[in-house]
Amino acid sequence: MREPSRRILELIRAIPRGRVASYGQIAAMAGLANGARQVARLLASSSRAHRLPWHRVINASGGISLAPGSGGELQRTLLEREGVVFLRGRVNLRRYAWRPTLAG
DNA sequence: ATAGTGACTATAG
DNA sequence: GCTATAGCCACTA
Repeated sequence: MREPSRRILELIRAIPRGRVASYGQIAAMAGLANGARQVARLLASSSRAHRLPWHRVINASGGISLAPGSGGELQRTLLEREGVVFLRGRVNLRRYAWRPTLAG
């Protein structure tokens, strides 16, 4: 596994409960300027193996990109279980986006 | 090497 | 705010 991938996994592991981060945000924090798809790819290939809070990673619009039949419904359920509220299929990023520099 | 694909995203209309 | 388009990058055939 390459270095950027490890950074990505660490970052995802660092997302607090009840918070979300976008694919692009994780990529940028890991040092990848245009690595959103890479983040998604990594999750698709190794979310199961790494005991990761994969459900806290959503798209830049605040919605779930994962297909409903492939775990998308589970993702929403897991987030709602943490207190994240969905409105018209999206979450309010202003409210739930993970800001590492600020407190939890 | 080339082309197709996807858990993305920024931009334009 | 929604749809269409064009970049993007790793992976696969």
